[in-house]
Amino acid sequence: MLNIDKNCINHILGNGVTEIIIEKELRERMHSGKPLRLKMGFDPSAPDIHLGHTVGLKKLKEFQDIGHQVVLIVGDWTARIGDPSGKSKTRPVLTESQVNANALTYLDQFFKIIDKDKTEVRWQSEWFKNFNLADLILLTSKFTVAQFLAREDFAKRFNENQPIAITEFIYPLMQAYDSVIVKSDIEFGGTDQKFNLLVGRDLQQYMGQTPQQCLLMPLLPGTDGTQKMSKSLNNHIGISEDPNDIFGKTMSIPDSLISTYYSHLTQINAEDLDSINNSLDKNTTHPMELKKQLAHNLVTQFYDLKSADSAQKYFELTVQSKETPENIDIYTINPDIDRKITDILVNSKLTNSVSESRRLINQNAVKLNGVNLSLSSNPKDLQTDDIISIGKRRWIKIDNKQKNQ
RNA sequence: GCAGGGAUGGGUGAGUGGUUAAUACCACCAGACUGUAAAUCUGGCGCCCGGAAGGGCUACGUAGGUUCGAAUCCUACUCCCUGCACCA
Repeated sequence: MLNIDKNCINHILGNGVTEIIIEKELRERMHSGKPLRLKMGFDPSAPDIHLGHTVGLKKLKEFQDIGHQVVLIVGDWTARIGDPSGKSKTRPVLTESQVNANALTYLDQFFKIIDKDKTEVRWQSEWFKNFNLADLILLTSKFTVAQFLAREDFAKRFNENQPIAITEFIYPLMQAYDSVIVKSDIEFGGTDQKFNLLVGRDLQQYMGQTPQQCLLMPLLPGTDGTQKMSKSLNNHIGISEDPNDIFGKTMSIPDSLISTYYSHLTQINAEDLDSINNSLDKNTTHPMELKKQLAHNLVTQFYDLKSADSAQKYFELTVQSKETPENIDIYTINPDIDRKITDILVNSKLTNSVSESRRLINQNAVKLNGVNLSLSSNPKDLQTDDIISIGKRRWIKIDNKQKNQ
C-alpha cells in the first residue's frame, strides 16, 4: 500500500537530501498515490559498496518502504566498453564474466540495504546490445555541445585546454537513455551526478515522456576528511569489510567529520544530532566516545550487535591497551627459507621486502612478545606461541615445530 | 598532414652532464605523545647482501649513440596534449 502521508513525505524529502529537481513536482507526484519508479544505476567496474554509497541507498529504501518501485540499472554495457582511450584507470575494459561476477558482488551488497523482492533489476545490455549507429546519431542529435559545456567539469577543462574525449559526451547520453527505457520517475545520484541526471530529464522530454525528478544526495567525505569517499582514493569504508576494519577505520576519521557521519549514516533524529553537536562544541562528551558509538552503530548496521561488540573490544584491546588480540594468524617456521628474522617477516607477509623489514626493525617497530626485536635475532630461538607484531595492526603467532621436536 | 609542447618513483611535480635512488608536496608505514587507526611532532618510504660501515642491482616513455660518467646531450621510434589545416 502506498503511503502518501504528508508528514512522512516531508520527512523523506527533508532529511539528508541536497537538492530535488523539481521539488514541487515531486511532491505532487508522491501525493498522487501512484507508485513511482525510482531509478538508480551502478557501474560494475567498481563493485564494492562503501559508506558513501549507502547515503543514497538508505534514501532509496525509505521510498521503497512507502511503496515505490526501485529499478536498479546494471551498467554492464558501459563497463564492457570501459574507457577505450585507457586514460581513466577507474574505467577499465572488463570482460563479460568479470562484469557478471562484479555485478553479483554488488547485488549481494545492495540487497543488504534494499529489499530484494521489491526491486526490479535491469541490465543495460538489454537495450544497448542492439543499438546501432543510426540510433546513436539520433541520440546525439538531441543535444548541442554548448549544452554539454554547461557541465562544470567540461567547462573547466575546455577553458583550460584540457582534453575532453567525445566518448565522455556519450556516457551521459547512455545514462539518459536508460531513464527513457525504464520510464524512470525519479533518479537518484550524488551531487556529482547532477548534470547526467538532468540530461535524462531532457531526453525523456524529447521522447515524449514525463521528465524524471532528480534527487541529489550529498557526497560523503572519506576517512581523510577532505575528499569524497572513493575506493580509488583509498579513503573508503566498505560495507563488506571485516567488522574490525569498519570499526577501526571509523575511529580514524577526523573529529570534524563525526557530526556529518552521524547525520548521513545513522538513523539519528534531529534532537540527538543537536545534542551530539552540542557536546562536540562544549567538549562535554569525549569525541572518542562519540566515535566509538558511531563505529559500533555502523558495524551493527552491516553485521549485528554481537559483531559490533567484539569489534569494539578488539579495538580497545589492541589499539588502546596495546594488548595482544586473540585469534592471530599462525605462521609456521620453515627452516629452509626462514634463515633470518627478516625472512620470517617477509615470508609471513608481515612486510613486503627484506629492506622494509630492516627499516622497521631499526625503527624499533617490530616486537617479539612486546619487546623490541633486533636484526640479529635468530629464528631458531623463537618458541611456539611467540607473538611478533608491527605497529597496532600486524600480528603473527609463531609455530616453531622444529624447535619443539 | 603542418607547427609547437610534453612523457620522471602510488599521485602531483622539481631536476638540463657527475655529491641524483633522484627536491618538495600528497598518500602510505613506523615511533613518540595522546583522547582513537584523530590531531601534533619525529623518522622512514626501489630491490638485494651486510650487525654496521659499506657494497651490488634495477629505475626517469622505447631502442640505440656520445661520454670516464646521462633523467639530463644526440638519433630514431612510440604515445599524449594544444593550435592550424582537412572534414560526411
